Amino acid sequence: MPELPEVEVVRRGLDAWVVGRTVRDLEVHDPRSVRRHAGGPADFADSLRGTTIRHAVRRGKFLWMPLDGLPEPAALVAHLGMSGQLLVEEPDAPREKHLKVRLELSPAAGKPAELRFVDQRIFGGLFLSRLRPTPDGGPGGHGADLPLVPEAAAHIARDVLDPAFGTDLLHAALRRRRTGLKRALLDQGVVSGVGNIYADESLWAARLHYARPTDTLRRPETERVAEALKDVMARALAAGGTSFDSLYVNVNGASGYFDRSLNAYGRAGRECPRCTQAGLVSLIRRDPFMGRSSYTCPACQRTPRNARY
DNA sequence: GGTCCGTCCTGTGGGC
DNA sequence: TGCCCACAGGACGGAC
Repeated sequence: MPELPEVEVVRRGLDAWVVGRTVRDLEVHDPRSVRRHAGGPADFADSLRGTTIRHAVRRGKFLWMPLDGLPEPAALVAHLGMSGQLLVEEPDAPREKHLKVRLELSPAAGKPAELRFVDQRIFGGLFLSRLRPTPDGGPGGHGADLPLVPEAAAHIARDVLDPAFGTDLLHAALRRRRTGLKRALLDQGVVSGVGNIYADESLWAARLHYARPTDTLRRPETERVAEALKDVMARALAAGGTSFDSLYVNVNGASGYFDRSLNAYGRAGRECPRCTQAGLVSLIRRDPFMGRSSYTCPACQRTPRNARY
């Protein structure tokens, strides 16, 4: 499932393979994958045809490619959702079962001629969005030093790999909220790029329970969360991301291997590695949470008083 | 205005 | 073998 490290791996692939190239033609195979484009599939195709991709930028889980050739500053925005993939391939490569959009790119030596958007569960999508200046004049996202952000992603907070992210920013954002800690971490307006997997892993590393009320957090506890988020994301990025199945791959179709390093997520019934190291026995438990699951160690992530779920 | 829930989707795996 | 159901979960609209 693409969270920040997986999206960053894809961004780097786009940077290497499609930046500088012109969209010669495109086909939308499933209009649901461009449903966030206000003008519909035909307008999406007409607008994109003939534009040139200038950069590959990411903030949190949002990816965008600023374009030349449009009447106003705009970008092709991509969100991978649960199962979206952006793949660079030759035109004669077999069409994927869930191929949704196909972009034919101008030729470039040694580079495949197509960029494909493949998405099994259709939670992701592509759309065009106007670019607007960032409120602080700083870079809109990672990958290009441009003070611009798509209107559709303007509400997204700075992400965990942003140099400005740290204890100060996170503590202020968490203390403003009156909710549970994991709910807040999953809110892309608090901090972006965190999904279910890395929320659980970071909370395990920080030894905090997901239902801890955010407005009772002490600064050293927030610091543990901030450091855990940065550490987990950096290690996952170095491993090429987390791939449980074929739903997440990089632009060349390769999987990441961070799933081998997970301590809590998906490990229900197995021993907590930290407790085991301390000579104790505690089994990771799975709780239903927000229509999904949370994985915690009941011994080193104690349920707080006044838990907020 | 802040918080929270339902909905969108398809494939997989378990139970019967 | 075949059917049904639970589960996976990011983002957004709408209810409260």
